[in-house]
Amino acid sequence: MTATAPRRQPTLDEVAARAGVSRSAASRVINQAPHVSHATREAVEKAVKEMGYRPNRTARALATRQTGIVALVISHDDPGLFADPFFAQVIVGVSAVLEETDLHLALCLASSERGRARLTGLLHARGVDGIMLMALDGDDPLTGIAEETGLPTVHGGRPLDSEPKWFVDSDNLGGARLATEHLLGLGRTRIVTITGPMTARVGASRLRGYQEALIMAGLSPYGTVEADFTEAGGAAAMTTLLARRPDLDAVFAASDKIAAGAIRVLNEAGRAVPEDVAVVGFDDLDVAERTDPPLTTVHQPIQALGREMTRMLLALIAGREPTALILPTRLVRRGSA
Amino acid sequence: MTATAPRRQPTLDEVAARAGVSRSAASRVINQAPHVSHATREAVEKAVKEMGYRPNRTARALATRQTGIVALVISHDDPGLFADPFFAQVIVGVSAVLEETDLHLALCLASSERGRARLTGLLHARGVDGIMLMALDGDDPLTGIAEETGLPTVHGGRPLDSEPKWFVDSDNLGGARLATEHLLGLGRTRIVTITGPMTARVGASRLRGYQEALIMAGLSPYGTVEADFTEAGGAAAMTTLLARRPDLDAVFAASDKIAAGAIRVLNEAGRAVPEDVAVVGFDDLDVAERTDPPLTTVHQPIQALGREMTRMLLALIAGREPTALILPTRLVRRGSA
DNA sequence: CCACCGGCTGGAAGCGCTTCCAGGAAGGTT
DNA sequence: AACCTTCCTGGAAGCGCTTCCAGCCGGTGG
Repeated sequence: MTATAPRRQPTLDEVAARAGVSRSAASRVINQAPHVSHATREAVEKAVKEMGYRPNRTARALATRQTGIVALVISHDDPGLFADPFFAQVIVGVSAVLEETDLHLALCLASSERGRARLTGLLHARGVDGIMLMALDGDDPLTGIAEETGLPTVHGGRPLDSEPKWFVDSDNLGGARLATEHLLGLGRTRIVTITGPMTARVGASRLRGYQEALIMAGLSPYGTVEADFTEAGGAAAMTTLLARRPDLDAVFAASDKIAAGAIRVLNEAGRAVPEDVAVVGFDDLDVAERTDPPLTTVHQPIQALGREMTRMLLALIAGREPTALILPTRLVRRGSA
Repeated sequence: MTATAPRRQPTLDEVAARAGVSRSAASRVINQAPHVSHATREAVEKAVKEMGYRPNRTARALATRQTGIVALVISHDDPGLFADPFFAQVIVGVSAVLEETDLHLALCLASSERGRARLTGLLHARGVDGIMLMALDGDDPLTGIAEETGLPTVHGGRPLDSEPKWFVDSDNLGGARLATEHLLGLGRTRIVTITGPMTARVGASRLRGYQEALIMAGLSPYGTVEADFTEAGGAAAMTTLLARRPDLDAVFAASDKIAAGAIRVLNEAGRAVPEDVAVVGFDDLDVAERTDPPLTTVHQPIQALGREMTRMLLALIAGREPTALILPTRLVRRGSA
């Protein structure tokens, strides 16, 4: 422990005094504002360096009405859901962009009512400059809360029933079509699907892509069962489908986890994957490489989603008018189809 | 769009005016401070409700010198590392505790030098009230940076060479011992280990636990190879060990991912798990349930780690003196040992 | 030589809140 | 009745920064 420890952070006044100029002059130097003579600049910069001055974030925020913080709000009922690697990827993308700026990230997981109220407080109390919202359920109250604040807001994914002005979404429909077309290209005709929850847009879109591809090919859906986006859900749904359509020859699973569950059930039922039944998943998470056989799936650019959301928010904050974005998905071929 | 939109948030002055009291009286009501008459309280509360008043966070922060934000700092070189489900679990734990308070979470992923500078700015500029630091590498510069700020700081895990005053850590040593003892209990005697990087305490502790258990049993380490905490690393290390000690009969892997890689290699080499070679992992992440056979592993209470770190930080901020914590680990038996 | 212009400057007024303090109004004690 | 508590009150001084503005300066063009 050196003796320098307990010293308070110097203030702008102190810096100005030391540099022998007024506080406003010092402020101008700090903020790279014009109308500063060379001599003044030098003096202030010297003082800043010597005193180890750092502008106090809070004071600046109060004066400028800008906090320098953006919120990433992840709304969900199940607190455990956040453990899904999907969000980690989003955050990596978000951070990568923020790292280039002076903004910081507030991460808000609002599940309980209590949490939601707390969040509302943060947003309304002008605690952040902008909001990135990932509202998973169709009718999430957070959508409205965010809107009320009047703060720049961008959505990751879209609500079920509305189209926000600013959003970034993956091309779920196109991806599902891609997957289904791939199965069709393999000569499969009895293609079933295990969908995600229909209460979320992502579930509905992926189902729709599947349906469209079949219709375009002159076929019709051979079996559809809804599941949640879990392995267990996928397994249960697969069991149902197998009972209902014993002769199915392909399945499009709306997520990798669902696919993993489905493959397990297929293996246990003695159906060879991909020979008897071809399987395609969606997301391209780590789990896709660990199924047996490895999963052919639709890759969704999750980090890019985070990055683009952040860029869009920055644009909004800067007063520009960005345009909503749909990110392309692509098929990744592995062993299961 | 209703016509009410562009209205500015009301200020405390306006509320006070409407309630017919002074600003200080209004402030007292808002903050539940004593010395407020019943009448005053009622009047202010009525005005607050009618005007939809929310105290401005920034202004309050400036006056109280408390931001209401705590930072979770995750230091790492590889930006992708954050995708590890470990951190998601920590965050879930942290959030769960914060949800009960009025604090918010700033998530700081500092990888690049640029990012580190930006973070230093946030911390020194009094942008947060406290720091939770997960410094993964032994000599992380962030440890020093955090210390300089003088802010309450708690560590998740411990640096390689120092013992911070306040930390929460898993009982890595005890867990490793547990795992090794389990293998010994199975009658295995030619037990090798695949360690994590020795630049991190967690790697060193788990190795030490393995060694201690063997020594206690009158045996000595049968083979030790270092790997990073990845599946590929585990696979490579297993290959090396198999070449060096063809007759090994058990492996203690310092993480589940390492174990997954090792099991894959063992399967490919025609060694039956657990008959020929028993395998125990560490962490108990999702992947442990998806290996073949499912992985016997040491459970580490990750969410609890997040929770306890947060509680500890809250205590520090409140001026109390908490005590460092080591969280127990326990063996989860599945198929691999 | 004078009016004028442009770049710098410091003073002062905020940003919206907390908190210290002196003072006033009741209520209780000898 | 005089005094002392006790409780509540509003005024005022901050918290540390930005930004508007009036004023000063030397220099240019007429």
